[in-house]
Amino acid sequence: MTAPQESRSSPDTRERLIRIAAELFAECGYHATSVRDICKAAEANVAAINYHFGDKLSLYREAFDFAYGCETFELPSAEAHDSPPEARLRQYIASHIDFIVLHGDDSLLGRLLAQEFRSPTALIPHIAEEAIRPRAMLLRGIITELLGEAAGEDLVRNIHLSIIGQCVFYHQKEPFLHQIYPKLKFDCKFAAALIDHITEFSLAGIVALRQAKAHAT
Amino acid sequence: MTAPQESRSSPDTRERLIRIAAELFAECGYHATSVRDICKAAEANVAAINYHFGDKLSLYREAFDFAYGCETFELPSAEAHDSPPEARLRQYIASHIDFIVLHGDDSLLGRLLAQEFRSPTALIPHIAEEAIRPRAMLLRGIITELLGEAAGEDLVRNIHLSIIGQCVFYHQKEPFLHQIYPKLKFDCKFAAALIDHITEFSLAGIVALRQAKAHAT
DNA sequence: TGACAATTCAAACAGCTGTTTGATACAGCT
DNA sequence: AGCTGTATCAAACAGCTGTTTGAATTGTCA
Repeated sequence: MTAPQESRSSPDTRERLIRIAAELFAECGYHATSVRDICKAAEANVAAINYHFGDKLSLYREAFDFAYGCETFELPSAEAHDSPPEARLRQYIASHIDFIVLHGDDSLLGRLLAQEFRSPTALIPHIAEEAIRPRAMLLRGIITELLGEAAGEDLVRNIHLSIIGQCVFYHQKEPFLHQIYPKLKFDCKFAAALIDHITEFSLAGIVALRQAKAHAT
Repeated sequence: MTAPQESRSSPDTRERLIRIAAELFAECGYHATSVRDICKAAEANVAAINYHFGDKLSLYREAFDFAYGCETFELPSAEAHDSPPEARLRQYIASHIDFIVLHGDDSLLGRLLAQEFRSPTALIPHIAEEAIRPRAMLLRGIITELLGEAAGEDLVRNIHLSIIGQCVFYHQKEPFLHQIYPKLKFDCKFAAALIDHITEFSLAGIVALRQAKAHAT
């Protein structure tokens, strides 16, 4: 009747619940996924979630950590650390767009993040700290390098958000994007073109703002 | 027992329901707002919504149209029609950002759109057609003008989405933005700086991509 | 084998959701 | 006055939500 110790519980049910919950949460979001849906899909009893995890939110946390552990939102690898900042910006944008486009199988975490982005849950601080901040700091570093002398807190932040804004916009493919551009197909070809576009567009913006600041001083 | 004719119903309750529903939907979203919440706030009976509107969704549609009728998401005015495209781009961006920042009293429609953006309802096609497409076409026109000879379907669309992406990102202030930049204050000063930034950043991107295309051919 | 703990299960819980019902009150009209 | 259609009301509806219960089952170890 007491709670099971972390690692010593049922070999099947607990893990099955986590995997399937992650999939359903990614598909429909936290609120729209009921514990009954999860349990039915996992062929488990309705009480299983409360027994193994305490409550629904704890299962959600566990499912998110599971997805995060599987994919790690591949940051641009260390081997590229000494390439020029332009190339690293491109890699950063590519990792973002690839992440969005590849949602056939693997981007479990990406879909979870997108759901969280739309309607945040109590898990937001946990997620932001673990999955978002490291990426934010990386991008800010690249921007700072590209700005050189012109780098200042406000300018770096504004550019950071301009680039992020362009990328995450495509997370919300469904609602408006497909209404305005119904023909858009999110395949690899489009992803490649999009990476090129956002990189060139943003680099031009950075160069222009760096020069504007240089002339101002 | 039959449905009341459109314009001949109770002078008070029906309109009160619409106004208060619009406010609550804008505050909490469609799904998170219950008919009981609305009726309690409007000091009406639970059955009032179904009596006056048929169902919850019809009330939502009515509330949206009410908000849309009040504000009309002020498109850059006609008097600016012959100003240079750079200035009109700036005005377009300004109308977007102002719209987001001014959410103390008046941006009822803005908050409704933001909610719809996060978790879309069955009303999405209605909203997209009525409130979004006209703006999209306006911005596309400006971009086409700025690109001149270089304008092509894909390029116009990519730039369109780059600009929109930068603007709507700030719609979702709450979730991640405040986690990464907790100190950000959305006041008029910030809005002015943001309008400058997005305009310059985007104009630089447009110029660069226009030249790139010109050199390619 | 017996005992004990971990797990599963059907059933029920309390609370919420949007909606319907049938009675009641209240106008305006003949 | 009586009639008629409109509007409001408390109550109940069926269905969903996350969670709890207590009994039944299983696996493990002495």
